[in-house]
Amino acid sequence: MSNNLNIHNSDIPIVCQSCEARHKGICGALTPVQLTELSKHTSKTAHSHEQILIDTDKHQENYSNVLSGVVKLTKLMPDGRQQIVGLQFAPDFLGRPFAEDSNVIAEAATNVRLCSFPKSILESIITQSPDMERRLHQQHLNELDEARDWMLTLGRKTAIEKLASFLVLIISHIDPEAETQEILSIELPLKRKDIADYLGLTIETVSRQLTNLRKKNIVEIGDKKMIKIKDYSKLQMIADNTLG
Amino acid sequence: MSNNLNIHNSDIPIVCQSCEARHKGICGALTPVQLTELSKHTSKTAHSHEQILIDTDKHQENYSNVLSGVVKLTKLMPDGRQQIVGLQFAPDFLGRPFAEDSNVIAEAATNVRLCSFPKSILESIITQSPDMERRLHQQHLNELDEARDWMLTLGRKTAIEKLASFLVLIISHIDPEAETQEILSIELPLKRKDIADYLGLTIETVSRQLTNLRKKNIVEIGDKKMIKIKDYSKLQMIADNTLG
DNA sequence: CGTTTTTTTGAGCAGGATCAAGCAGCGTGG
DNA sequence: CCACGCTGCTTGATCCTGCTCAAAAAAACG
Repeated sequence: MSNNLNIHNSDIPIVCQSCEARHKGICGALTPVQLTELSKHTSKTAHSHEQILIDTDKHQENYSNVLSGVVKLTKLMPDGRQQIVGLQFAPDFLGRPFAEDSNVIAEAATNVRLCSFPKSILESIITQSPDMERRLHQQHLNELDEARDWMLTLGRKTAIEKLASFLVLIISHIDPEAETQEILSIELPLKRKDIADYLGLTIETVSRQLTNLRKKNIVEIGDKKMIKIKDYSKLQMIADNTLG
Repeated sequence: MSNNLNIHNSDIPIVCQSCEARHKGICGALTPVQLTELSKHTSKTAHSHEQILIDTDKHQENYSNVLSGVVKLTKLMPDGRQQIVGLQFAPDFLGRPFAEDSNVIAEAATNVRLCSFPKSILESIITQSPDMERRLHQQHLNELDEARDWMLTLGRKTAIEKLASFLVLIISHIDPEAETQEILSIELPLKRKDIADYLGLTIETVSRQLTNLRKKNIVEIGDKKMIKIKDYSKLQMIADNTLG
């Protein structure tokens, strides 16, 4: 499985050397030769806050890896109701293989940097390297697991449980060893409207439940987006209803 | 791509000859030789209504294809709240590759017949035949799309929109060319409790909204599980809020 | 048939939505 | 420097959809 035997850093294209996708992302499946080939066709792009990255009707000729920032995947109803159906962090893969167009809109939730490449390149790599398809397949299985976890949250949890679940999810992505820390501080990558659209709530309810958590002494709110978690285990207990 | 050139029915194992999985399911990726090899290790099993097929904590040593019936994938909260996160119909694949255990419970919603085989067999076939992994990957992408569609339903739709969405979904699985028929009759594969758990509602609300649709002259309810759809296009319009 | 399970219907309640006002931060221009 | 508008967030008052609790009706099953 490992491609790393007898490989020197000098074999890795410069543009890829500090990239997370090479380790945890799909590019980890590639040999230096394949990586070099791919890197000839990639372009790194920066996108500001709120910019649409993938639209549902437009034909998309690129796939991307998320290098930094957070991408939200949303669905719309004709009357404007909106639901966020997924969040993508570095080094997630962005795009819908084996389909002409996506049925979600991908939008930058924060400032975002992407590494994009033509669809055709990925498709030819996939035929050569089953490892690559394996990695993609596994990412999609993870996304499926996450989507189903979230369905439970959307369908069956109360407002405060939803908000706690959201905070736990964000913390687990931003700071993987959260458990160990007594007090941790995070910057929310989403504004209130986005949180509401992710949780199937209104802005007002999100705001109220946040003050609710503050009054319970579980969180402390700094500068709107800065949140200090004062009692992470209690937050988890609210999220999945395992209170004593 | 096609394995069907110069292949006679006599090359296909008898147990596979009438199986849907051989066409639309994952077995369609196999050559007759591979299919014969696989068929030596399969067993067809029947499961009655409400039987647990996969449990979350138990280690599962088999994968399966659904031959007939409907399987519900559910998630539980410690206090008993329950959410159905997916429905599997023939010839869907059942199981979670690349993981020790599943994080959903699979339960027979109706009587179900499965074609099961050891995990190891599938894994060895996958390494030989990239087509097989491709098929699996595509099914999982479909499930991901469906899960995300349903997240919009759970998070943002009203009770009557949810119920209409559910009926449309069931019809599309049971009767693919529903559009063409003036009036169609279907048998619901789920009881009220299951419908409620799929929609994030209570039994009572499901029941009330059903009578609501009946009063609107959109459906007619026969023998509890039998439903006659009198105005399919209106049902669709309610489901995705595209009413004039 | 009687018993149990499932579904429907009703009455009342409450969690979260809606509507509305106010506040805090922040960039812009005078 | 402050006045201004703009955007995003909070808080309050009221409303309504869907939940809870209760009971009856209808199926399912032996």
